[in-house]
Amino acid sequence: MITTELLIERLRLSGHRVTASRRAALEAIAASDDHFSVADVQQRTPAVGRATLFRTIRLLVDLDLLCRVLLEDGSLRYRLSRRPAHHHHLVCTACGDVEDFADCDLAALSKELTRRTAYEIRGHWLEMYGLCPDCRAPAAAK
Amino acid sequence: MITTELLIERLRLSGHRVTASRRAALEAIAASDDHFSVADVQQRTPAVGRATLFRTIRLLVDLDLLCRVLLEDGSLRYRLSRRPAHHHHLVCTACGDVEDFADCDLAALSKELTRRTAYEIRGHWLEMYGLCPDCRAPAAAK
DNA sequence: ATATATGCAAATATTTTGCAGCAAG
DNA sequence: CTTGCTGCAAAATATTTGCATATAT
Repeated sequence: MITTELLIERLRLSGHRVTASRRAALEAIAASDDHFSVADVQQRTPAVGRATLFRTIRLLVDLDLLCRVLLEDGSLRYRLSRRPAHHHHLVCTACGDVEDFADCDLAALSKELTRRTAYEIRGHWLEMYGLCPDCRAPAAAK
Repeated sequence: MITTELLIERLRLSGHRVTASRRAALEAIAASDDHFSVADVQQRTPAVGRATLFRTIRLLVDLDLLCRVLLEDGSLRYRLSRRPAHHHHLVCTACGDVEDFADCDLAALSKELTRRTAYEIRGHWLEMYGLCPDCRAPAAAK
C-alpha cells in the first residue's frame, strides 16, 4: 500500500513544494485503485483547479510517481507507480484491475527485427489484457 | 503499394457507398506515408467536412482498412493496413517510418503470467521503437 | 425511390496558457 | 522575501451530434 505521506515525501525530496492542492490530488490518487483519468481525480477534488490537476499529474509522471496505462481501446490512464523501473501492465478488461510485470522477454524478437529491418531498437510499449481470477468465474458461468 | 482504387473497391464490397468525400479521404490517405492523424488528412482535404473525416476514418478502422499506431509518447495515429491480420509496428522515432511485423512471441510470457496471476489472457498491445537504417547513420555520426 | 452520407453549426470534451495573487520554504 | 504554485478565465484543440440537404445505388 502506497500512502499519501510517502508520495509527499518523494515530492519534497525532488525539490518540489508541498501544497494543499498537491496534497489533495495525491490523497485522491492514493485512494483510487487501478487506473484513473485526470477527470477521475478532478471529481474527487472539486476544490482544486483543473489546470492545476493537469500540471500536477504531468509532474507526477515526470517524477515517475505515476505511470501511464494504455487501455485496450487505445486510451491512456494513469496509475500509481508500484515499481521503480521499466515494467508493463496486465489489465483486466472487465473490472480494470492491474497487475504489474517486468519480465518482458523481447530480446529474441528485438534481435530478429534488427536482423530483418536493420533498425536499431530502443524501446517498446507492451500491455497485456485479460480477465482477472474474479472476473473469469462469472464470465465462464454464462 | 496500396492504391486508392483498391481501397474504394473494398469499401464498395463491404456494402458502403463510394462518395466524393470518401474518395478524397482515401486519396489523401493512400498518398500519405507512415502514420497520420485525422488533422493530417483534414489538411489535405480542405473541402471535406471535419465530421465526415472523423466518421470516415472510424469506418475505415472498423473495416480494418486502417490500423492504429501507438507512438512512444502514447498518442495514437492511423496507418493504411498492409497486413490483414494481427500485427504490430516498429516505428522509427526520428522519421516516423513504420515496419509491420506479426511474429510476436508472447506465448511464453503469457503462460508465465497466467501461472503467476491466474488471469486469462486475451490480448495485448505491442509496439516497438527505434531508429531506421537511414536515421541511424546521422545519429551515429554526431 | 430511398437509405445512406454529407456539410454545417453547435455542443461537448480535453488540455494549455497567461496572469495576478498566494504561500511554501 | 523570493520563487514556485495556484485558481481563474480564456484560448486552443479534439471530437461528437442533430438536422436539413444531397446523392449513390
